[in-house]
Amino acid sequence: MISPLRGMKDLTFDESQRFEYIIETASTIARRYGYGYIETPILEETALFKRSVGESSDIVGKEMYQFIDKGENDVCMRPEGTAGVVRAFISAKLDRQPNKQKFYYYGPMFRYEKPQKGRLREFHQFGCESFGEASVYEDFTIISMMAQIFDALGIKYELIINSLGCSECMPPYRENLVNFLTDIQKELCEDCNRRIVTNPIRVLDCKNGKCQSHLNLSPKLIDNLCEGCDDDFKELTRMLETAGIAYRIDTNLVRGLDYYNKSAFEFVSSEIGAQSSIAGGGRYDKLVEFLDGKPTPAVGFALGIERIMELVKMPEEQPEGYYMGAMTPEAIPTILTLATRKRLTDKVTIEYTSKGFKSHMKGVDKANPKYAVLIGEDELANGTVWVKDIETKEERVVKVEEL
RNA sequence: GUGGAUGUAGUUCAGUCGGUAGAGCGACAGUUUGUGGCACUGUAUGUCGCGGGUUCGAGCCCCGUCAUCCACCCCA
Repeated sequence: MISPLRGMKDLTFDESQRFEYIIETASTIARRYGYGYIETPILEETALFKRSVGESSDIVGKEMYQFIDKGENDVCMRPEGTAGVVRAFISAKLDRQPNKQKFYYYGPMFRYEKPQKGRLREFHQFGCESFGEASVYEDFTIISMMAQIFDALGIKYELIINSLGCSECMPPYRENLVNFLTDIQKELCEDCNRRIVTNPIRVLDCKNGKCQSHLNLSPKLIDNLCEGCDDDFKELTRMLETAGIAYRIDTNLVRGLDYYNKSAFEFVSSEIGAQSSIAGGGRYDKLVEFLDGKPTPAVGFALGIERIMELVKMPEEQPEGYYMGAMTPEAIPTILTLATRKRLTDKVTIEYTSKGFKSHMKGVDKANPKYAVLIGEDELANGTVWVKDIETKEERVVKVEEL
C-alpha cells in the first residue's frame, strides 16, 4: 500500500467539505471588497523567493522544496503566496497601470518542515493582495475583511497588530537596537547572537524565556516611529476601535517574512495547539520595486486553511434531491432513465441492486434526500413510481412521466 | 534539526505473568416476505507497522527501522 508523503494529507468527506466551504466563504467576501481571482504557478524560479521572502528567513534558508529541473533551472515549489502574485503583477505590467489592483488566491504551499499539529509540508492558504493603495485605510479594510471572514466561519480569534516602520524610521531604530543587543549579548541565546547580525528585529520575537527577560528594556520601534508611520498606526487603531474590532498591540510581533513594513497583523486562536497563528499579513511597500517593478505600495494577508479547519462551524446539511431504487430487477432500467432525466436539475442517489423495501429505506436515511422514489412489481406493471416526501412523510403514486 | 509518546479489525481502543486476538462504534443481514431512523438478534473483517533476535512458544521481551502524534524551533 502506498501512503501519502510525510506531512501531506488527503482530504475527503467532512474535511474536503470544510475545505470547500472555507474557500467559498472567503472568496465571496473578498469579491465584495473588489478582489478578483488570480491563479499563479506553484513552481517558480528559486531567485523569486530568495529575493522576496528573504534569505535570512527559515522558510528560504532551510524549508524549500528546491530542485534543478530537466532544463537545468533552479526552481522551487512555492512556500507562500505573495511572492508569486507580486511577480505575476509585475509580469503583466500592471505596475505601469494607473488603477489599483486587488487579487485573491488560494492553493497549496510547500515547506519542508517536521510535521506536527497545524503544520504540514503541503498546506493551503487563502490570501489577498492589494496593489497601489498607500492609504492606511486599506490596511484597516483588509483587517476588517479578515475579521468578517472569521466571523462568517464562526471562528473566535485574537487580533495582534504592530508597526514595523518604514525606510525612514526603521534603519535608525535598527542601529539603536543592535547597540542595545550588543551590550547584553552575553545574556542572549546562541540563536539570538546570530540574529543580531542577520536580522536583529527577530531577536525581539525570541521564544527563549531568558532572552525575553533581558528584552524588557529594549528600545521599542513603536516609540521611535517617524511622524508618518506614527500617524498611520494611530489612525489604524482608531479605526479598529470605531469598528468594534478588538486588538492587542504586540511590539514584538515581527512577521517571519522579510518584505513587510508599517502595519503588521496576525490573527491567533487559542484552540488549536502550539501553531496558534491562523492568519497573518501586513504592508509591503517596497516589494514590487524590489522585484524590478515600478514602486507600488501594497498590503496583503494569508490565512492557513488547515489551521482553521476544525474551528469552522459548518451550516447544517439540508435534505436534497432524490433517492431512487427498485424492488424488482426488471425496474432498474426505468429507474436509470428517470435518474438521468432528474439529474439535469437535481441531486439523485441511485441504488443499482434490487432489494427489499426496508433495505432501501435504510439507504434513504443515509443519502438524506428530500424524496424517496421506489419501483416495485405493481408500479412497474402500471408505469408508475412510488414517491415519499421524507420530511412530511406524505406518499404518492404517480406516472413515471409526471415525476 | 532536537526531544517525548504511540503503532492491534473500516474506526476508537482493550489484550493480565510470554501460551498463535477481543469490545464499542460503523458495515451487512434478519426480527411473518411494501413503511425507514429506535430497539433486539445475528454475520463479516486482522501481514498485531516492517525487519531481525531471545524462547519449546512473542501482540507482549531485546535490537534496528519506518510511520504517526505532541512539544521545541519556525510559521499560515
